[in-house]
Amino acid sequence: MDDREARAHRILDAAAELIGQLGYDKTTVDDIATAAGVAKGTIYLHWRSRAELFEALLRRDRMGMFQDIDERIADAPDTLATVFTGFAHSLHACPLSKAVYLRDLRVLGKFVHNRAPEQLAEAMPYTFAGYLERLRAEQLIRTDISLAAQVQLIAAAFLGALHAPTLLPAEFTVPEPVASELLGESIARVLDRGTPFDETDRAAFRAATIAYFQKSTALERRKYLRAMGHTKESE
Amino acid sequence: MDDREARAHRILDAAAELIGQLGYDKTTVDDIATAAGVAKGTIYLHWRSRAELFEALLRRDRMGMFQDIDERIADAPDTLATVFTGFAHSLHACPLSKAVYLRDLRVLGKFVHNRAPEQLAEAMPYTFAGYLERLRAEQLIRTDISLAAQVQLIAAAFLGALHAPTLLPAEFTVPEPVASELLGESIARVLDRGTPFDETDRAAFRAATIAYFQKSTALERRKYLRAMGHTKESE
DNA sequence: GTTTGACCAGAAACACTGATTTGGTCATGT
DNA sequence: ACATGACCAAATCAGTGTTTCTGGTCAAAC
Repeated sequence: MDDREARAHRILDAAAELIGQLGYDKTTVDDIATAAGVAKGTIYLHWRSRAELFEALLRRDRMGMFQDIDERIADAPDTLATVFTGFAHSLHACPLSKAVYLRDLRVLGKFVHNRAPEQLAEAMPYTFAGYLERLRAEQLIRTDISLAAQVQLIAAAFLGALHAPTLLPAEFTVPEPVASELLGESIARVLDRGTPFDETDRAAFRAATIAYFQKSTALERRKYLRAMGHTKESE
Repeated sequence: MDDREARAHRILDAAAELIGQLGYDKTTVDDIATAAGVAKGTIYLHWRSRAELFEALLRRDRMGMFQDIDERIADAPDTLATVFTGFAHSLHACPLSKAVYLRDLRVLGKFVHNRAPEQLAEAMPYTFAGYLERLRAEQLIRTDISLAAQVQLIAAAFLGALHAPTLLPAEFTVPEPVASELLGESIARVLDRGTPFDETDRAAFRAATIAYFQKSTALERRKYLRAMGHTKESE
């Protein structure tokens, strides 16, 4: 990572901090420049506009989430609960990706007019559906309900888990990391085919899971690089 | 039901229709009066203010939801899936209660400044927790996770299921009534203790379930009557 | 060659005014 | 006794003008 790239990350770190606190609408380019210790003109050496900076930030956050998942499950992605618990932990650790998933307008603000949230997370249900399809084909999860139903159940489980802390009384709100473990284990139960994995199953599951996450991480990395890489002279 | 009470219901029916379409903020007392076929002053014979009318509407909707659940499960509340599927169907059929649960400001609008949504659904997690506690005490559901965790999981499952249709691509959105059946069956899986119910279990489960829902319906009925019953001269 | 921050056009926010709408009241009509 | 809708105070809205702020640019400084 050279100095220019390091500086870009410092700028994005500053932007993440400010936007995390104030939201996109209330965060100015000058605020970000000041917090990053650069002049405002420097920001425009990296991105063409404020909206492009924010998009790069969201892409970085999301790529980071998938890299985090890759690391969490690298050793032992051999049960549904392990994988989905890891996924929940990683999403929890990436608040901007969480805000995109929840369409949280306090964070996203007017940016949704530049880039719709579903465009930022556009591949999520499709590549994920492919992963479930493979698990179904290999009889690793139940197949007595439709693929669409399974995608909805899992997406809804994440939505509900992310919304719950703001809508439930504190005494019924389980803190992290327990909440992610609960979510992971619940999804495992919902997908369970009814018989435990044997060694062959575990190997097949591991292969499918690693393939899915590596593919997703690569996809997100390409989008991130696209958001970071262009310069004004390439116009 | 005498004529005065029947007129009150016609007014609330009109209010439900308008607020369902336009939300609380965009619905005037005159709109409601016109739709109900009465003069504006007539509205104030029943409720002291526009906000009180709306509260009565929400209470009626919620009491109706619990009555609907009572009817759905009256015959055979003998499995977790049956009960939670019925609950999901009933909630789906009561859009105002759904809006309260989701804190949907498109519907609730400025009314949240009169009465916070958690005050309208205040007993939900508490009486529901009591129900789960009884099921746990009688070993009808798993007890290897905490009561708080179970309340959160179920509340989150409903939240996610209600949010999912607006955030997922249509091809991954399962329509009603299948979505409620999926939700009910998923909650059953998440609570499952691992061994099927025998006849004694079914009887115990039925007793606990009927007790919970009858208690809840009675509680909601009292709140509804309180919202409907007072007049100006009782001040 | 790269960074900077003064600069500017346009956007946003604000204050004010007059017009319109609405919640709630109550004298009148039935 | 009950229902009504004209009425009024208050709230809301629309429009205008002014002030302030900000995104983006680029000549000057380093």
